[in-house]
Amino acid sequence: MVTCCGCLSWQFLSVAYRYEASAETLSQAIRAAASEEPDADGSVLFGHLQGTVVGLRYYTGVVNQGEMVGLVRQPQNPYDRNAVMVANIYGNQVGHIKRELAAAMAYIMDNNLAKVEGVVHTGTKNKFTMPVMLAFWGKEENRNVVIEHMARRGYKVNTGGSTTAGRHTTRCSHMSLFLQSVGTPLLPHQKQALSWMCAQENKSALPPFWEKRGELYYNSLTCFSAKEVPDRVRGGILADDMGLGKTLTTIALILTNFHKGKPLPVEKCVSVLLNVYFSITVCTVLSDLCSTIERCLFMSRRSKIYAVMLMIVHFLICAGVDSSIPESADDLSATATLIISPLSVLSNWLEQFEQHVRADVKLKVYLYYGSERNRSKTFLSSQDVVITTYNVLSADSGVSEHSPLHGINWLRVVLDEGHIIRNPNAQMSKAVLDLKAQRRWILSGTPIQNSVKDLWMLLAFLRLKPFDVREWWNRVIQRPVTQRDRAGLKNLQTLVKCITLRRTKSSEVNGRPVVSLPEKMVCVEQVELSQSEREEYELARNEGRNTIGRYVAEGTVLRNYADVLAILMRLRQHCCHPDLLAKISSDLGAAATPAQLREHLIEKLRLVLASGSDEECSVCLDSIHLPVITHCAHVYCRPCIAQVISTAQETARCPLCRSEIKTNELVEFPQEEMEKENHTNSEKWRTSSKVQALMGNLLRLRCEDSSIKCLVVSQFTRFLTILETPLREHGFSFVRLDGTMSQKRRTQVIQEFQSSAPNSPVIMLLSLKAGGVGLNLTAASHVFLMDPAWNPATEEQCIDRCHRLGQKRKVFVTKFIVKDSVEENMVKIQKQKQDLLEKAFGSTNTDRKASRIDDIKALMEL
DNA sequence: ACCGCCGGGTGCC
DNA sequence: ACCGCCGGGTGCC
Repeated sequence: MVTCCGCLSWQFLSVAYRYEASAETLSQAIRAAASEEPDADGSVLFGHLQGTVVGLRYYTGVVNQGEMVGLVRQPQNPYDRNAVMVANIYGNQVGHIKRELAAAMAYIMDNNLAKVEGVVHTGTKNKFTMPVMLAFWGKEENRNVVIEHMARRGYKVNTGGSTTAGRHTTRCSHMSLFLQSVGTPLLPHQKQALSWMCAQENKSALPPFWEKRGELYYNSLTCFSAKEVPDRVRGGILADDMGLGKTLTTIALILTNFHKGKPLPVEKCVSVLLNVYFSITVCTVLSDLCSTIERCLFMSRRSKIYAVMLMIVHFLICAGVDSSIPESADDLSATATLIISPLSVLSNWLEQFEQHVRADVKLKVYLYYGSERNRSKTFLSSQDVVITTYNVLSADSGVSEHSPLHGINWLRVVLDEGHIIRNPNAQMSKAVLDLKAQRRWILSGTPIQNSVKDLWMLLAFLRLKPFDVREWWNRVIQRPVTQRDRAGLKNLQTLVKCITLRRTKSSEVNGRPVVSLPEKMVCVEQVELSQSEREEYELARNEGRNTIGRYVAEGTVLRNYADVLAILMRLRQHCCHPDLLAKISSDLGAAATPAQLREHLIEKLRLVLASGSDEECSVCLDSIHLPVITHCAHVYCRPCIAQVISTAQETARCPLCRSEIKTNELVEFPQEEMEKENHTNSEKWRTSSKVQALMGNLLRLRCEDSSIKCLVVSQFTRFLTILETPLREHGFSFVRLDGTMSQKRRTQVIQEFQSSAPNSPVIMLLSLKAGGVGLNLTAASHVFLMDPAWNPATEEQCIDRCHRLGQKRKVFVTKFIVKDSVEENMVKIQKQKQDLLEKAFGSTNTDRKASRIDDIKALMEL
């Protein structure tokens, strides 16, 4: 049996045992455990039972007083198929649960009736057996089954009030924050982040909740102790807000913190100059130096001083490095940094390397992407930086036994937008966990998207012992937090603080804002419809009002809510341009045949998805993933509604309208439908009031200053198409960016638009949802939002694409709103929709889930 | 294990 | 004695 680590996880033992595996790795074991470990949410404590661990003399695993132990079923054990193995936190086997007790527990464990957890309070020095306090946790409905089952076999589960047996209080007194070793907060925020990152990589302090006690290292949360130093977490989470320069800071990190705190060796002439500048360093006031570095880093890229300054930066940082790091801990053979990023921001990395690394600094950056990518391990590991995407990584790891990226010992692995890997079962996440690296980083503006659960994957990636193993995470953090245990929240907070740096746009460093963005002016421009437009609008509105009125009278608003959205959609289109209105193929009335019904449902699904409402699934409250529509015309994520149906006792009911639902009646959007969005409108082009309002603004701006660039944003791509005609007519040079474009084309378009060349485009037609976060459109200083979005956050995100770091001008945002129209009411209707949802839910799940997330976010200053 | 249990040796006091 | 008792060997699952 071969392992890559000195210590085995107990999952590893169990996995290896069960499958007789020959070369399981620790991460594979963790992966297996992750997919098997049920969520700790909502578990209740049934009670305690004193048990016995036997066979101590056969194993090396030792336990401390009060230490948590893991209990693992070993159904393939040749001596007893009921065997329950006991292991300590490092996965070293301690012994077995006594046969008779194991026989009683096996049934409960195998049928998931309860999770059994052990803590050893006494007898840790015993030679042959030791007592273990077992705690039974599970769903309320299984409480009696479990207690009765144990009782039948002569084991009385103590359900009494005294819970001291299974719990223990947490000591955090010796927790020292790691930030203390890095000094100069005089520096601007990126420098601060760089210092922090270097410190995280070089530090010798113990991971959170570990302390040294005499000769041993002790974890105060799990009461585990070990002779060996626990692995340091060399890395962390840089959770700065978008636009604060996570990319740039990471590039600076790569350049400045190579081995032993020295910078990346880039050029010979640099090291010759080093000695000269060292003497300057010593006698220069730190703050002066820092501002010099600042200037060099961000402005003057002409001077050779830049590279030297990087050396000096490292010198400053090295001052904070603890000299007690054992030399052997550094694996000097690892030299390359691997950056994994979503495809949409790949180009941004390349640009930033181009822009922020001096041209005569020879940094070897390789883009590992495309079918022609160089898969040679020798080649890849000789690079300074390799950039790739999550998809390429996971494709590589799936297809070939010898994924090149997995065969390299990386100096550093950086996950850009790291929250992407929050699902531990996803191929991508698994591929990321399998990477070998000395240091690990996660860059993410939003490390917690939905719940504390999201954090586990990140901690597992960082290999934060012992929380990279799901059981310890669940027992010590997740369950206490979901059950609103104060100590649990405090532990989580401490944990996150130790490995995360987070600043928002409004954060301050030494009393000065982190970023000084130019001012932003937002104004609403009311648009009056022309008389004929108004007539058409009123006609559609009355029709819609009748329909909705009927639903209200019948009490079927929820049942028909796809129709309601469709009506609002049509009104919104009226407000923009009459030609936006798509011909509705049929009235959505009664359907005679199943085929017809299916057609109608697909039509409704199309309307809901096209309504730009960023529809959220009422089950997971997230945006809809793999949309399906029920026969009662409500849209959910397929996995969410499938779960609702499978967990229903008898007949499953729609969470929104309580109609009966069945799995085989869920309708998906047919693939071929996606393609046929090409309504080529051969009719003659005509204008609209909103078009006129926009053109008026654009023409005025061009007169004032022809260098001004504008973003013109709409949710309707066909509206963008309509706008192309008058733009061309008036001789504006423009580009267009929408969701249908290939990545290559997008990059090209953004580059063109960002260019300051005299004949570069001055207008970008942008579809609201295109690109997602991370787009940099700072060349624009004016934003025209042609139509209001359901979700104001989407609008904000869009505005932030130009109101962000690098913006030199004051930003003007104009929102066009048609007077006396649905647009004015959209925000209100959005709120009502939310109220309806809450009523349908009886305001239980929704409320609790939402407030819980808020709690955590507030506590963690997220 | 300073136990329990097993199985062989042994057999009044 | 087809028993009781003694004392040695032995010991997770």
